[in-house]
Amino acid sequence: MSNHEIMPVKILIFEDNNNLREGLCQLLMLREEFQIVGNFGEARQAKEIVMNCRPDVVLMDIDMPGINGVEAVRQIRQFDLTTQIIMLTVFDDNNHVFDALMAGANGYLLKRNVSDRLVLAIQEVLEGGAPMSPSIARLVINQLHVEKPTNQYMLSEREKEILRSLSKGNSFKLIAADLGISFETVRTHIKRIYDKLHVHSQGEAISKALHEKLV
Amino acid sequence: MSNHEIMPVKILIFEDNNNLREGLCQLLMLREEFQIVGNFGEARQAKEIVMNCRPDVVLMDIDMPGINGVEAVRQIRQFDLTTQIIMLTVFDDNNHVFDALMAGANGYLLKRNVSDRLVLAIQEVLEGGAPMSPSIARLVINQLHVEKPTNQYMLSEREKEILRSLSKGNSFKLIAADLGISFETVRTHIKRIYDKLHVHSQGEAISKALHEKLV
DNA sequence: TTTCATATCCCCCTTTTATGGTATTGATAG
DNA sequence: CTATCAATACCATAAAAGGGGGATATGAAA
Repeated sequence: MSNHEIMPVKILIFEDNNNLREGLCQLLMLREEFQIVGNFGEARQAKEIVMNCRPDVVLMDIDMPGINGVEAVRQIRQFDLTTQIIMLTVFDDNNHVFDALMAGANGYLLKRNVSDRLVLAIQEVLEGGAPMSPSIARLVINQLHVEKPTNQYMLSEREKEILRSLSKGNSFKLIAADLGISFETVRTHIKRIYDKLHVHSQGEAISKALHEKLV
Repeated sequence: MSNHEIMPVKILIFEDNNNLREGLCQLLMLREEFQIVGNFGEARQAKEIVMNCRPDVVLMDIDMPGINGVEAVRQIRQFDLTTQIIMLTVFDDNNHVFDALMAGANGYLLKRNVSDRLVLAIQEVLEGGAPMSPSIARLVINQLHVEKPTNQYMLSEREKEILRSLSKGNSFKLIAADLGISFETVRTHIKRIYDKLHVHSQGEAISKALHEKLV
């Protein structure tokens, strides 16, 4: 970034707390590479404002009167996929984080971390990173800790193989051909699988297999 | 952390590059609150070493001769869920990151960020955070983004409702009863759904619905 | 107005699944 | 050696699902 004088980073702020908003402006204006192109106490016109200002980075509070920050992100993302959006919030609970990230936010900073990390975070989103307060990152990672295939139903390897094939949508006939065994054998396995899963139809079995990641 | 003299943070290092390993030790020993309880050039005995050293934080290189860092994490996690593990790596591709995080790593630092961020990262994992290089965080978030139900097959609302019910394992009969419509109507809807999804059986439909999150 | 998409219902016939059996083999645990 | 289990295979019957029709009603769009 050697040319910040001629191409400053344009920043747009939505934050309903006047003191914090002012503070953010002060903090960012200390940096000559940043240019604040707007600051607003509510997000009602977020879409239009972003269209007019064409910011590089949006700082978006989550909890605002009128429409909240997550909804604002959603609206912005309907027409703009490139502007980087960093959420600023006091919430570190699950729902707010995921709502925001799924709406299309690129970063998620807790307000208590703003003073240390905001400038760094802005640089990071511009480089394609996703700055997050570490406690937020932990939440996100926990979400990823997908349950490994449990075998609580004591399916044999062969049974799991058949359930896996069934769950791909294969018919008994096809499963038999795939595995090189007879149609009747497939049926016998299927019967035992249904017994073990406590189900009585293909649909229930597939649903259970996919939802509980049995295969 | 006012009592670091009496309770130093015990750190264990696995890193096959001798220079980097030495560098890490030097860097961390500058801090009196850190105590390096071991440093190893390979992870073959990782399990036993961790059991003996009882570290607070493990720094684990991914690419090592013998067993790699991800496998080492897996082994450690078999008996120890509380020790914080930070991966150190040059890789920022998808598979390595997810493999490591799913194996149970708590943080993921790129080696090019080590000098800036290692000390901070160690503090962060101890506080329950998940320090990640921002580009890693972006990868993780992108993984989360894929959740939106697509309607590329142009299913009507009623059709989606029926597919949703079918995907729970319900029979045609039950679906009809649930929705208060006739069995034949359910069949008509199902036929159209199969047409639109280009499938020919319940199994394929459910598989497609659940995998592509159509419902 | 006519067309189109959607939702509803019915019939006939075929194919696939579901449920209940029985039976043989090979491996393994006691 | 025997009991058990997993995997294999078959039969009969019943239930469910699939594929082809056709039909009516409604509201929105062309």
